[in-house]
Amino acid sequence: MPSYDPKAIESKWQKRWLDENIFAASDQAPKKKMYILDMFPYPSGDGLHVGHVKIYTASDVVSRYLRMKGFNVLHPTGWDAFGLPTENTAIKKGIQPSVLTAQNVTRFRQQMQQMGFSYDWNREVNTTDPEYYKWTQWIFLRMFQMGLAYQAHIPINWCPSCKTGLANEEVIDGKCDRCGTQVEEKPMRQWMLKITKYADQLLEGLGGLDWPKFVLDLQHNWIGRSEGAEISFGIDGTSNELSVFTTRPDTLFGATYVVVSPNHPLVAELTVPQQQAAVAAYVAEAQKPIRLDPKGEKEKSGVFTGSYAIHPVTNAKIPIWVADYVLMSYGSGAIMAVPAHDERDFAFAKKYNLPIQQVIVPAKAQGEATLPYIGDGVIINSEGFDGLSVTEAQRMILQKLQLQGKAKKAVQYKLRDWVFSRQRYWGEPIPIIHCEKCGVVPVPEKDLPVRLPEMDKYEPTGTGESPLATVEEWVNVKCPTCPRMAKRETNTMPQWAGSSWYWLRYVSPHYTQAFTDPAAMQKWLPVDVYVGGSEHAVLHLLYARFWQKALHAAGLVPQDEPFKRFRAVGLVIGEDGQKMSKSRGNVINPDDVVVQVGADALRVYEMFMGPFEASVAWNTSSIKGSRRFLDRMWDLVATRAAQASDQEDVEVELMLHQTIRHVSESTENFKFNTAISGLMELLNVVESKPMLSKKTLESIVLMLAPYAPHIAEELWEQLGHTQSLVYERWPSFNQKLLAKAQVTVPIQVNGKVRGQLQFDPGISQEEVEKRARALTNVQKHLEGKTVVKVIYVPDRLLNFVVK
RNA sequence: GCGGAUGUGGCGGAAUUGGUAUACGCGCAUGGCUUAGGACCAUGUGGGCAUGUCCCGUGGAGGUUCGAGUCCUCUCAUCCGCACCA
Repeated sequence: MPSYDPKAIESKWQKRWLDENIFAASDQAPKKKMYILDMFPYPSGDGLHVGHVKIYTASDVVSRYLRMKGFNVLHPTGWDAFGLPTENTAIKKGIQPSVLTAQNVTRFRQQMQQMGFSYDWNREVNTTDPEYYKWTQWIFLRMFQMGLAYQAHIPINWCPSCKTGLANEEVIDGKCDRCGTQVEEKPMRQWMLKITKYADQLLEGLGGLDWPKFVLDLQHNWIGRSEGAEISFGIDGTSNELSVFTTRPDTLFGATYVVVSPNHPLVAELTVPQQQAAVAAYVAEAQKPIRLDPKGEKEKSGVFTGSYAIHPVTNAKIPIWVADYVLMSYGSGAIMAVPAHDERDFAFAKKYNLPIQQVIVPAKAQGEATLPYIGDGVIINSEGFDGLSVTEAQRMILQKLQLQGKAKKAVQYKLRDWVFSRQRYWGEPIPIIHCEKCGVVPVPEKDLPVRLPEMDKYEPTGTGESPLATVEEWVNVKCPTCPRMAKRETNTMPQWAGSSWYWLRYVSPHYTQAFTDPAAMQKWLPVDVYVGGSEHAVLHLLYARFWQKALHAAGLVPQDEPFKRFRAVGLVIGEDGQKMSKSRGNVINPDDVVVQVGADALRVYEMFMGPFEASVAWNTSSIKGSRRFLDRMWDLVATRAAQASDQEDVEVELMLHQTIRHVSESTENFKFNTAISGLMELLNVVESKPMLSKKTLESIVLMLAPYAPHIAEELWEQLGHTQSLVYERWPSFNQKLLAKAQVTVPIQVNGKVRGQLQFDPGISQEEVEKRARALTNVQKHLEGKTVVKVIYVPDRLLNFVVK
C-alpha cells in the first residue's frame, strides 16, 4: 500500500491558503462572529516548542471547525517580543535586540505556517514595532491621567542578576521568575500601576467567567481580600495611637501584647532609651536582604520596645514589641497579638514568656481546648460579651469600638500595586519627561511614539539606572510645557505591557487614529475563546483583565472583561517524565517531527495524546499511531473514491451520524482526544465495508479537516472538488435516525449483567421483561428465587432484584 | 499550614455524568505477506482458577443504592498554586 507523502501535499496547501488569503477575517461579512485567540508567542531563539504546537493546534481546530459551522472567524497571531531573553542573547551575540527579534520572528512565522495554522496573517502584530508600542505608551498616559500610573519611592523586589526591579507576580519562592536568583529588597523610585484600585472589580468579575476553576481560585487567592477592622490602641504616656488590622475583633480581650514591624514608622518613637541599642540592632538585622522565609520555619524573634499600648476596652497596659513576623507591607504593619488564638502569636509568646489569655472555648467540649485554639466557639473572659458566639462577638465588639471612635471596618488585600518600571533596555520607553520646574510631564500625544534609541552598548548598569540614561541626546529634551531643558524618563515598561492589550489591537491592527477602531471593537469584541498556558494565571491573565477594566472605565472599550471563555493547556512533558529543558536534553523539536511524519500527524498526535488540559509525557512510538491513522484515511479515500456507490450501508449510515454528533460535541468542548478516537472507530468499521457512498467519504474527510487540514484538502480534491474545504459546511447529523436506532440493553440480576437484548427504542417494560425472562442465562439466575423488584430504565437497562 | 486538583491494564487514556469498566491508540504475542523488516495485514491482549458467557477487579477502608470508577465519610499517595497576609 502506498502511504501518502505529507511533505508534498502540506507545502502545496500551505502555499495555496496563503496565496488565496483564505483565512482573512472579514470586517464586512454578515455572518455571526467568533474571535478565537491563543496567547501569542515570545519569539525566543529556541524556535517553536511542542507546547506551542499543542496550544495553537487546539485554537486552530476550533477556528477551522467554526468556519465550517458558518461563523465569521477572527483568528490572529503576533509577537510578544520585548523582554529579557532576547536582550540577554543579543548582548551575548553582540547584535541589536531588534535585529535578533526580526530573525526569531521570521523563524517562528515559518514554523507556524508549516504547521498549517489558519491565522489571518494580515493582522500580525509585534509589540516591539513603534507603530504598536506607540499605543502601549498612549494607554500608559491615559492611565497616568486617570491617576492609575504613579511614582513611588518604595522598597521593591530587585533581581541582582537581571539587574532590574520586578513585580510581585514575578517573584516565585523569593526568587526571580526569570533566572532563579534570590531577590533582594531595594528601595527605588518606581513607576507603579494602581491595580489595587480594581481589586474588588477583579474579584467580582471572576464570577462571570467560563474559565478553569483552578485559574479562578488562583486569581481569587492572589487578590486575597480579607474583611476585618482597624483598631486603635493608645500609647502609654503619649497622645499617639497605634492602628492595627485584625480579622478577629472577637479576640480583642485576648490581646496581651502588640507587635510592630521593624519597618514601622513609629519604631524609633516607641523605643525607650534603655532599649534603643537592642531595637536598633534588631531592626538592622531585619533589613538584610535574606528576610524571606518561604516555609515560616524560621524561629520567631523580636525585641521589646520598652513602651506600652493601652487596650481600647480594658485600658490594660500591654507591651509593644518589634518583630519581623509582622510585615510592613500588609495592613498597618502592626498587630494586636492574641497568643491563645493565633499560632504565630502563640509561638512568639511562648518564646518570650508573654501572657496568654484564652477568650474562646469550643462550643461543645466544655473543658480545655489545646492552645492555640483557632476554631469556632463561645466567648469567655470578655466582660460584657461572654457567652456570645464568635460571629456575634465579632459584630458586637466592633460595634462598641466604632461607637467610641476606636475602630472602623477595614478591608485588606494581598494584591499589591504593580511595579511597572524596569531598568533595562529592551522595553517600551515610559513616555514621561521630568522637568525641574514643571515636574512630571507626560509626552504630548503628537510626539508618540517615544522611540527606543539605537545603542551600541545597552547592558544593564546594575545601579538602578536604566542604560538609556547614558544616551544624552535622547535623554535631554525640551520640556513640553515650558522653555527649559528637561530629561526623559529612562525606565522602560515590563515585558507584560504589550500583552496587556494586544487582543484589542487585532480587531484593527493598522488603524492609525487610535489604539484601535471603535467600530471594529463593536464587531469583534470580546474574545470568545482564549487558549493558553496556566503559567500566566496571575500574571498576564490578571494584568490583561486590569487593563481592560481601566480602559472600560475610561469609556474606551465596550466590555470590562476581555476573555469570556479561557481554556488552559496541559504541559507537554519530556519522554522521561521530566519537564522539557535543554539541559536535560529531552526537548522535542517540532521541525524534526514534521520531517518524520508530517505536520498533520503531529497535530493529530498532540490532540490525541490525552485530555487537552492534562500534562502528558511525549511518546515517540505513539506518534506512529497518528501517522498510521492518516495513512489508513488516505488509503480509504484513495481506493474508494472512484467506485463510491449511491447506496448507503445501514450500519455505516447510523455510525456516521453518531460519529458526526460525537465529533462535533467533543470539538466544541475541547475534548479533542475523544473526537479523534471517534473518527478512528468509524474508520475501523468503514474500512471493512465493500461499498461506501460518496457522501460518507465526504463527511469523513470534512470531519478530519480541522485536525489534519492538509491531507483533508488533498482528499477532498480527490473526491472531485476544486474548491478548498475551508468554508465547506460541517456535516450535520440526522437526529431522527439516531433516535430510531436499535438499542442494546444489559439485563441484570441483582446488578450483575446476565444477558443482553437488542430492540427498537421505546418498547414497553412488559415486552422487555418478557424477552429478558426468556434468556437462558437469566433463567438460570432467577431459578428458585423470588423477584422482589424489577428496575427498568427505558432503553438503558433492566435489573431483576431477587431473593 | 491554607487552597486546588489527580489516582482506572505494561503505557497514554475512555466511560452517554449513578446504569455492560478498560472505547481509541501505543506496546506486546501469534500468524500471514512463501529473503529480510523499526513496513503492512489478521487475530489476541486486566487478574484468577474449577475455562464457566464463572469469580475478582477503577490507590486503601467503610457507607448509601436494585446498581458506584462516578455520590458520602475516613485514609494513603502524587502533582500544582500561595505562604509569618494578622
